[in-house]
Amino acid sequence: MIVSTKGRYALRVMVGLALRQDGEYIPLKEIAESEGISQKYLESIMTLLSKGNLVDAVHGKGGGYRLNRSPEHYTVGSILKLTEGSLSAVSCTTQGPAACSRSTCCQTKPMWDKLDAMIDGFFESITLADLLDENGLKEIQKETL
Amino acid sequence: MIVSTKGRYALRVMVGLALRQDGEYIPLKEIAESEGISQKYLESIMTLLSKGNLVDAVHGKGGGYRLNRSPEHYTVGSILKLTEGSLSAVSCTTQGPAACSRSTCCQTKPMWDKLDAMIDGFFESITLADLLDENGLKEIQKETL
DNA sequence: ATATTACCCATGGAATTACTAGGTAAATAT
DNA sequence: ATATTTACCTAGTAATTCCATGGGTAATAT
Repeated sequence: MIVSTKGRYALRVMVGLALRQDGEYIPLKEIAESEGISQKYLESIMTLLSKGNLVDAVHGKGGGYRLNRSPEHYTVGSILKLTEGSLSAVSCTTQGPAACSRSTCCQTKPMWDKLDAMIDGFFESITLADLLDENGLKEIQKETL
Repeated sequence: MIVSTKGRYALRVMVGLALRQDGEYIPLKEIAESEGISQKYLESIMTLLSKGNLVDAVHGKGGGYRLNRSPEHYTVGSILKLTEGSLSAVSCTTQGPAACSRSTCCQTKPMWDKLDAMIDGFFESITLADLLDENGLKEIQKETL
C-alpha cells in the first residue's frame, strides 16, 4: 500500500472542508463525526495539515479548521506528500545512505523510477476541485490511461 | 509501498534466469549468491514461482530452476501479482466483506480506482524482455508518461 | 547409499500502522 | 478573572506486516 489511512483520511477531510467553504471554522469534533474518524487519531492528522499550512486553524470557541485557498489550488499530491512523507511505490528508489547497494547495476531499477514518476504525475495532475466534480476526474482518466 | 522485497526479489531472480536461458537448471544456492539474497528467504519465493508455474523446478543433482517460456511471454504484472498477492495502492479499493463502508459515497474512491487501473496497466505493459533491454523501457516511458 | 537439490511448517524480531490517553496552551464568552 | 471551548503536544500500545531463520522431509542423480 502506497497510501495509508493517514493520507486517505486527510484527503477526505480536505474534500469535506472544500464542500463547506463559507469562511467558518469547523471544529475537529464535527469533522471527525461527519467523516466517521476517531477524534483522537484525526487530531494528529489535522495538526499535520495545519503545520504544513494547508489549512488555517484557530483556537477557542468559534474556532476549528478551514481551507486557506480555493480547491483548485490544492493538488492531491501536496496533501498526500505532507501526510504520508513519501509516495514511493518501492523502498529501492530511496537515495542517500539508505539506498539499495545494487541501484547502479540493477536492471529493474529504471522501471521502479518510472513507476514513481508516473504515480507522482498522477497525483500532481489532480486537484481538490477535480474530486468535487465527477466530470473533472473523467478528463484525467482520458489523459493518463 | 506497493511492492515488498518478496516481489522485487522475484523480479530480479526472473531477470537473472532470463539472462542464463541455456536450458540448464540453476540451483537456489547459486541464485541466492549471485543476487545477494538470503538463501532461506529465497526458498519461499522460488517455491511460489514454481507452484505458480512461472518456472520449472527439478530436484536432485543438476536440478534447480529455469524459465519455462521466453522472456517476452512474462509480464512484470504476472510475476508481481503472484508473489505480492495484490498490487493495489490503497486498502480502500478491496471489494467483498472487507470493503470500506463508505465506498459507494466516497468522493475519493473513483481516484483510487483509477490509480489501481493505471498501475496495473503499467505492470502489464512491461515484459521480462523489456527489462533485459535498455531501449525497451525507454519506449514504455514515452507511452505512459 | 550418499550427496544434492527442492519443498514444507513453524517461529521470531523489527518496523509500521492505527489508534488511545492524558495533559498544555490559546482564544473566546460570561 | 474565570470558565469554556477549542487546538496542540508527548507518550504509549495493540495489531499487523515484513523479512527473514531453523529444522526437517521428499525427490533425483551418481
